[in-house]
Amino acid sequence: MNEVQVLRRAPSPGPAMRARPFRSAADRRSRIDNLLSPAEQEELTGIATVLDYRRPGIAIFAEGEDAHFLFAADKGTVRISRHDANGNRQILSFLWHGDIFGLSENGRYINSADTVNPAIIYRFPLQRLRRLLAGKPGLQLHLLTKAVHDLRAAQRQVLVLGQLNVPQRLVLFLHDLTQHRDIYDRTAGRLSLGIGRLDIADYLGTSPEHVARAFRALEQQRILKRRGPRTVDILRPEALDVLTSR
Amino acid sequence: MNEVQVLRRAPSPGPAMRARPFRSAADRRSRIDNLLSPAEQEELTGIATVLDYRRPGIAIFAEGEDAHFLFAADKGTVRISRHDANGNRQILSFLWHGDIFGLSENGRYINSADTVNPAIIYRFPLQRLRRLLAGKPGLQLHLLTKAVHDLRAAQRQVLVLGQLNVPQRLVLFLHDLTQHRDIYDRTAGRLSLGIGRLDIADYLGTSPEHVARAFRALEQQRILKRRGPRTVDILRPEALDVLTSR
DNA sequence: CGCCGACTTGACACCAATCAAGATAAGTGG
DNA sequence: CCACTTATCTTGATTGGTGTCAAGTCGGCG
Repeated sequence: MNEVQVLRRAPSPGPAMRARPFRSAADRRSRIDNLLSPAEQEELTGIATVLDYRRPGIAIFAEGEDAHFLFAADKGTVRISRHDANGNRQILSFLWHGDIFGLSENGRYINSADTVNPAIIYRFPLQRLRRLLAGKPGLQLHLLTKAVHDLRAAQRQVLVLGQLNVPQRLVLFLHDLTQHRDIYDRTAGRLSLGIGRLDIADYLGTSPEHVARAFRALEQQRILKRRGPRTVDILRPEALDVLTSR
Repeated sequence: MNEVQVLRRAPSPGPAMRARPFRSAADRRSRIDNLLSPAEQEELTGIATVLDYRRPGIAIFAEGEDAHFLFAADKGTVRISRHDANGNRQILSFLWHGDIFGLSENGRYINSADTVNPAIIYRFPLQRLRRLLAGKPGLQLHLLTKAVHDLRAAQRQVLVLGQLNVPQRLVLFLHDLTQHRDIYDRTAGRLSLGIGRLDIADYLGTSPEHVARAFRALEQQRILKRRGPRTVDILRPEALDVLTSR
């Protein structure tokens, strides 16, 4: 019934939180643990609430809503999306463990966020966050860095959608996924997408049918083998690197 | 011969500069004069160099170069672009009077910038800018605001490229252009593009031929009339608003 | 006035969107 | 745990939109 459950409210951080404070895989994304010192993380967890989203497709916040919180993904996958006038959905990014989200402009969320699969999310009240930030100008610079990083990523997606055809877009998407240790077992070559065809389609600016076709094409080229709709074995990882542009 | 000419170097700002310090049209873009108080602008012009780019297609900086400057467009049009592995160009944005650019990450420019037509550009040394910023934490927040704004714009472009067909993209592009008083005479309905078909194509993620077709389609719908390749009369401005999404 | 580059238009081939149907996987309740 | 139900995924067929090549026209600049 209750689709979101508050696991912990932590003015005095519990031991489980301190035990696993956003440790992340080494990759190029801007993670909260890259941006903050251990002491700063401690301070942040002190004002955090832990939310447990049990089911996929649950809204975390919607574009245009008053922004009162900043979020960080811990477990599961979150999608950031925007809708056009016709109601068509464009997924702007997927977020995993350690990624922070909830960007606002003029006090309102710019985009929508909801769960792709069951997820655990940390929530930070913006007001208390601002009080923390005021004292430390360094933290503000970190947020600027994060915004610049996201900007760069968004511009990369513009390049992808403007220049590449669907199979090429899928190759780049799979390449990005293999950078996440959580979902890609490099030695076995097994990639656990955890994302449905419709979500992939809305991210790549195409249809689920065409995503399926693109998967088949890559399978015929012996680049991967589909084990299930959400599980593939990457047979030739180097084939995913060829297009790796900026 | 000399394609770029330094007009003024202004440790002591000349009268011409104080006379016209980034006065801008009222629109939704993030302009330097919106971000700064008059006193702050005065301070900035003190460290600025004014550059005169006489011809179109001149590089201001290129992606990957060491970033030593921040820029602001004064006259003319600047394009921000990125190239993929095959050398295909995607234009990310066009900039006009008052727009600031030169975003860097890890000390290097993320994108390339060059002139679309003859332009006058203000250049600010980052090092001295940083010294100015250090004293005023408010200015840093302004830059964050600017980055967030650009991020939002880039994400909008993702939506456009992912969801709309070419005629729809052109409609949205023309709508954006009509927001600039410099190039759009609202009473006469005359729009002076100042941008070639190839640049429009690389911005909309299509070919010059298809841009021409889209213009013809809009003309057949009596939405506009082509007076020349770079000049159109908007006959039904409200028709450009219909698609105005976020 | 003449040249050259930019723009426009048409024709064609290809890629992608959509509709429809069948196969597979996942979730649900007995 | 199994059977049923439902959603998701895959594949094929068809249609429409877009990229590309080629040729002709227009406009700007010397």
